Amino acid sequence: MNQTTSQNKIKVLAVVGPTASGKSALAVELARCYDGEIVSCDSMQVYKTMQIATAKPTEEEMQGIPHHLIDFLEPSAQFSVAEFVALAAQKVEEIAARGKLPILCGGTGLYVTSLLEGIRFSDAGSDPAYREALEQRAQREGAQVLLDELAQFDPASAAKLHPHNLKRIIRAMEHYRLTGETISRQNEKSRLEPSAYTSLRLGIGFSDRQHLYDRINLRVDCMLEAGLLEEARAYFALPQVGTASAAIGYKELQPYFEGELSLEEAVENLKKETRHYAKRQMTWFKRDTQIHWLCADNPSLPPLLQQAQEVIEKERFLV
RNA sequence: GCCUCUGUAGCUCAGUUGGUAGAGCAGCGGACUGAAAAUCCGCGUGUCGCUGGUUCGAUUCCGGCCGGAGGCA
Repeated sequence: MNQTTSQNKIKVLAVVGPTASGKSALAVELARCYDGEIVSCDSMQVYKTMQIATAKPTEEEMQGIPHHLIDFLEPSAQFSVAEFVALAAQKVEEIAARGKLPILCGGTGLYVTSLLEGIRFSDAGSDPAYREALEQRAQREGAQVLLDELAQFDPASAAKLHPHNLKRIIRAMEHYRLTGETISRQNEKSRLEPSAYTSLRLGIGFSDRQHLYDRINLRVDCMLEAGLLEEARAYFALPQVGTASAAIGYKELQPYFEGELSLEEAVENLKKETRHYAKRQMTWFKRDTQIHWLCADNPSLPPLLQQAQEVIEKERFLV
């Protein structure tokens, strides 16, 4: 048995990596091998109806393995890391209580990391009206004015924020207004308690990034064949209000629907945005020194699974 | 065949009244704690088509050649 410190911790396997790297398929295979259930860590697959654009696994792809935190929210609903972590932590506990192995799978780095590191979010929530007001002020007076104001009560945060990064400036101000405490202080507090999990993190990587980009381009073409245009039209028929509107897949197609771009141009943009996204994901995961990197240059599943199994054995993760 | 325009970064192009060049996009690197598929920051050496000439010095001026576009026959 391990040391007393890790004795009560839940073992969690995590499969991370950029979009289109093959996380879902690997996670399902691992779940079959080790009697696991999958908890998705994806900020967009949470939404119902957005099937093709988010590359949500199909029934067939799930192969009977239970998947959690997929396909349960209306596209108009707001969502956030804090809500994700609360829900996911509960799922992980339930799965472990059932005697199964919880397997996290997803490309939303912030979600995965926050969950695994046990980040404690405050219960203050958000204040949309105040955000809106600050946004309008920024438009009139400039973001620098807001940053200067933030510096008066939270100089630590203000020093770290670029004047163009309005979103973060607003969040820092919002947090102070809601709680009377600076967000820098909250960020310190959020890390005081150790994680409840012992995790083994598997990252899917490529020796040559072009391999990944090729897969992304190909996958977008497949999405179009699978009916992405129809799905996008249906999405735009609804009012767009929530977090879902940030999803890559619909907004890039909009200029085509409005006659501003040819389909070909819009699709090129969609591929490009997806590649950019993948790059940001890699930047995020690269920083996590706990990740064991697997190589997916060979696109077939067995070699990837084998690498994963080797890591699991070598680390004696499940013994 | 002749005339005109054109050839500069991976792509689209700017520019240098002669002192070896810079934008956008792509690409690359980075940040990230309640919108994260979001948001934000940083990075520009390239035989200035090739080859002769003029010049202290040519990507810039002149000649020839090669490629591209258009026009006249």
